[in-house]
Formats: sequence, C-alpha cells, structure tokens
Amino acid sequence: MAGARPTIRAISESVGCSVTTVSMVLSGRAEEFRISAATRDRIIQTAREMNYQPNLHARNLRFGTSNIVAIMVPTLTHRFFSGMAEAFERLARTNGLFPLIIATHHDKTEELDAIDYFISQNVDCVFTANSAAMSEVSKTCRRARLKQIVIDAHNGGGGHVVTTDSFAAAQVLTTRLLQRIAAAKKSGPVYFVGGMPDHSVTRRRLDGFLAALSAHAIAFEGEKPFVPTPFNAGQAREVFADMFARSEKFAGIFVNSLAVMEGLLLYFRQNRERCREVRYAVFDYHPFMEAVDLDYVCVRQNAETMMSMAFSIYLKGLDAGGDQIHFAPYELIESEPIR
Amino acid sequence: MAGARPTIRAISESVGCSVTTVSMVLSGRAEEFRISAATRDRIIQTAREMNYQPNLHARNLRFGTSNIVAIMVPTLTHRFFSGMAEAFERLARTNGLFPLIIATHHDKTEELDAIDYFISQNVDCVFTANSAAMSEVSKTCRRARLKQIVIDAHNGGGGHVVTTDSFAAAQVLTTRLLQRIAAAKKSGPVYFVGGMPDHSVTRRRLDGFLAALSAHAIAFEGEKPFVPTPFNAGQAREVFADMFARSEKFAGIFVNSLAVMEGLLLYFRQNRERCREVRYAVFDYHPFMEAVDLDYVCVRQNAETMMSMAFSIYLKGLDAGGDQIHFAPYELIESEPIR
DNA sequence: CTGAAAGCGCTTACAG
DNA sequence: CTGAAAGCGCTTACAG
Repeated sequence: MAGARPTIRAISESVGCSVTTVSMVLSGRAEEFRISAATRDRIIQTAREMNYQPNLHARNLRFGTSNIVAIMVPTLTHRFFSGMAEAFERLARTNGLFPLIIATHHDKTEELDAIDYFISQNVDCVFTANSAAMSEVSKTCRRARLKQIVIDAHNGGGGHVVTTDSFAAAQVLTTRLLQRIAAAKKSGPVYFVGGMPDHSVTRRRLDGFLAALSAHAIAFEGEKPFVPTPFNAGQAREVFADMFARSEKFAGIFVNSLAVMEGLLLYFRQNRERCREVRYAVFDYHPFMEAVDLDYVCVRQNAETMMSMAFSIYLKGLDAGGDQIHFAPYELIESEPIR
Repeated sequence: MAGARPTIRAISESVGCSVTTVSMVLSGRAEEFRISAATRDRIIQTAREMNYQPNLHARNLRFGTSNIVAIMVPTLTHRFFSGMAEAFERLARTNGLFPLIIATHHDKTEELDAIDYFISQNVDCVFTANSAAMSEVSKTCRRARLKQIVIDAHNGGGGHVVTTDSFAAAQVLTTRLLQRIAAAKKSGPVYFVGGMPDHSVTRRRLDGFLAALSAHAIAFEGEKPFVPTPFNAGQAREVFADMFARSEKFAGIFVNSLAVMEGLLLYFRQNRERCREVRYAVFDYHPFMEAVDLDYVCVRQNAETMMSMAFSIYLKGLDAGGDQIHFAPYELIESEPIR
C-alpha cells in the first residue's frame, strides 16, 4: 500500500542511472544538463510505465514554496461565491497554481483555522471573500507573511482589495427602485432588509441606500428602515412574514443578498398578490430570478471579472503599485415592470 | 520572506532544548515521553509567541500520508454540487481531514489532471461525482492505489458507489408527471430534454422515463422522445425555443438537470403562457424554483445525505463490506397544480 | 528526562 | 555527460 508509489529512486534503479539524472530529466532540463538522448528517453519511458507522479510534499519542502493559492468564501451554495470559486480555480490552474477552496460559513473560528491551515500548507496567497473576522484574518496573514487579497469586502486596515463599490452600487440601485415606484404611481416607505449591523459590507450598502433616499427627499417616518436579519433564508422568510403582516403599506424593499431573497421567495409562494404590490431592489443576482414574476431591479456583480482583477494583482506582485482599493464593474438587471 | 516561518528548530534554539523535545511536546506527547512540565510549558509558550504552525509538507513527507480527502465535481455553480462540496468539506474537517475541492467542468482532461494532482498530493481518498471520464478515472485511481468513492453516478467497473437510483427515481417522477397531466385533462406526447447520449446517468434516467411511459401504455408517435442537449443553459434555451415553435402540442417535458431547467426559464420569461400549458418533471431541485409559476414535480436529491453515506463508507474503511452500490434517499417536490 | 541521528522524496550546487 | 552529497522540516526509534 504505502510503498506502492514509485519515486525517482525507483526509476533510477530501474533505468540504471542516478536519481540526479532522473530528476533533471523529469523536470524538463535534460538538454540544459546535456543528458544523452538515450538516457533521457529511457527515463521518460520508465516514468510513464511506472505511472510516476512527483511527490509534491517533498518538492514543496525542498523549495519552501507550495504553488498553492487559496480562496476563502463564506459558502459555496450561493451562486455569487460559487462563481467566484470556479473562476478562481480556473485562473489558478491556467497559471500552473493549485487552487484551494474553503467555505467558512461566516464563522470566525473556521476562518482563523483555515488561515492557520494555509500557513501550514505554505500557501502563497489567500483571497478572502467577505470574511466575518476581517481584521483578525488580515492580522494573522500579515504576521505569517501570507499574502492576502480581499475580495468583495472593504478592508479597513489597508492591503489589496477588489470589490464592488457597495455604497455607489446601493445608491444607484435604490435610485432605480425609487424611480420604478414612482413610475408605477405607488408611494410609501422603503425598507432595507438583510445583513447584520456589524457587517461592514451591509453597512456600506445601507449608507448608499440612505443616501439615495435623502437625495429624493424621502424622510423615513417612524422607525428605522433597516430590518436586520442573518443571511439565512428561513430566518429571512419570518422577517418578511412579519413585515407583510403589518398594516403599513410600504412601496419597496431593498433585499440585501440572495439568501434574503430566497427567504422572500419562500414567503412569495404563499402570498403572491401581496408580494407583487411591492417593488424590489436586490443586491445580488441569480439567473432563476429572471423567471420570477416580481417587479425588481438587481445588481449583478461579476464574480469572474472581480476574480480576474484580483488574480492579475497577484500575478503582477502585491508590492507593485502599493495597496489599493480596486472597484469591480457590475450591471443592473431589471424585470419588466408589473402592471 | 522565506525564512520568516518559525520551525521547531527555531523554537528549540529559543528555548534551549533539542528539536526532539519540541516535536514531542507539540504533538501532545509530552507526558508519554516524560518531559518536565517546565520544559513543556516553555516550549508551548514560545511556539505560541512565534506563531508556530507546523510545515505540513514536511510532516506529510515523513508520514507518507497526507490526511487529505478530495472531491471532484463537474461544477460548483449548481446547487446540488455546491451543496455536496460543502457537506464534504464539513465532514472532512470535523474528522480532522483536509478537504480538497476541484471542479472539472465535464472535461476529461481536467478530470485526469485532477487525479494526477491528487496522487501527487498523496490524497487518501477521492470522491468523484458524476465524472465524464468515469472509467479512465477509476482505472487511474486503482493503479495509484488512490481510494475512490463514486457519488451520484453508477460505475460499471465495481468500486464503491453512492447514488440516487436514477432509473427508479426517473420512473417515479415520470409517473407523477403523467398523473398530473391526466388530472389536468391534458394529453399529448412527453419529451425528455437534456443530457447527452453517452452520459451514463442520463441513460439510466431516460430508461426509467421510458419504462414509466410504457407502463402507462403511452406509445410515442413518430420521433424519439429524447432531445439531447449539453448541460448548458444557453444551448438548452435554444432547444426549448425550437420545441415550442413547432406546431405539435406536447403535454409534458422531463427536464434533465437544473442547467437545462435554467434554459427553460430563460425561454419562459418571454413566453409565459405557452410554457404554462405544459407540465414538467425536473430531475433536480433549486429553492428558487418554488417561486416560479409553472406546473412541475421535481426530484430533490439530498446532497448532504449522499455525502454522509459516502463519508461513513470511507471512515469504516473501503475494504469493510466489499464493493456495493448504495442508494441515497430523495424526495419529490411538487408545485401547486396550475388551473 | 533529553539529545543525536536517520530518513521521508525531491532538487541543486559541486565534482568529476 | 553523470553521480554523491547536502538539506528542506518533521518524527521516531535508539541511546544515554
């Protein structure tokens, strides 16, 4: 079992040369070291027959580097992050790097464990998407000299960041929502649902939302427009059920994330008409949404573009150009207006 | 940069003991080797201060094993596979194993490259979901003595398999579809859309579909009911556009996979009424579907259950019990009937 | 109670 | 043109 894997030593014994020669040939440096064609071919042939695969643990130990890049996302079950993970994977592999994908479920302990693991694996660079323990994660990376690029989040403490301009996008999105409400000759309060107050991205989106409201001179009556809820469909559903059960006739809802949208749709199934009276702005996108009969405008962040921006920063070297926030493009997707 | 990572040697020098002692303490075997409490505490303290993380490449090289388990899925952007990947990840980590997640995009070369990579990484076991190069993948794993568990696919050549009983589930699903068509007092042909003829899982689903048809004495008029298309939303959309453009009034469609369903929904946006005349059976599930106003019944495979079945086979040891096909449970989700 | 030594598989100066 | 030796960081018999 254990001794099954062929090594360069096994090849050298089979061919009748030294491990040095085998190593030179297999790393494609045969002519550099002027190995005879005959020896070279015998080695290559034997390696193929034995189904030789180099032991990366040995190689990495030797080099002190791993060629591994890692991405840490909160979850893979949401399209935006899975699209990001896939784009990451493809970019890594086309650049000869090995991609490590980890989902940490918005959990600080899991995130810090993942970083420790990356350090142990000698990971060269970690791309952290929207992390719960942002500042500890960054600190740990810095201490271990693990390169880090932050994606889809703002990082207070410097470092490289590629993200949607949450404030601006939320402002644009909200403005469109207000226009659609006006076009439908509706009126009433507009709520922002989803995310927790300590989540920095939610904070920025909320600020953009509020800025759009005040630009349109919409004073919010009574309570605050922010209805917090974790990024969890079941809990979001309950929040919507409560909201719609109230007598108040609101005109619009800013739905912060797909997880929250999923909660809305769970409620929508049983209360289609009530839900269709309201206009929605969704900060996120899923292709299936286009088949849902609601009146919405949504922000489609482009995970692929974001990822390739981040990757090109990595490939250029993190020191080139210094720390910066790079804003990724996004588009607005709008449903046909209802009624 | 490179010399930044502390090693056990660095700790031993700082503490003033040998690397042996450090190694013993850090692997939690201090009392086994009767290290003095004072030495032990100094070592632990120093390791913490230096932010020591063991070099896994060195450790794995030493042990000849990696503690890595891998999963190979066709894509992460579909809910079923991302759910599977997440479940895998959680199970691996709670069992002290490191999860490697790879998406190979239904591409044979990518799959075989991934397997080679797993071998190089000394991966202990690979879970392969629904692979395009099934038999070559299995053969490569066997040659390299890489344990393999097949998920969500049947494997002709033996080995461990955890899957939905595609034939039976497709038969049950199709039967429900026919019942719903009858209940709506509709009639007409029923098509099976999606997947390619050389895809073994599609084959089995198609057989189950045909069995249900013939059990209901439905003779298919004219052409074959199988409309192949790759698992790609754009291409599936064109196929549906063609089908609906024909004059023939079919009563039902078996939608083989979510990717194909996404294609249907793209068409549905522009042709709601036409699509609503037809009943659907979908071999797959997404929560967003429940918000779509179509008449459907769908199979919800349970990625978590499937994964934990597969993982418990792994934990028990692949030799225990011998090769078997394990069928995972699934459920039927039905929309409200239309009209 | 603690240390010196060997070895996991690989690569790379350094000799010849 | 090819080989012997050292060393990456770790663990584990084996001595003492």
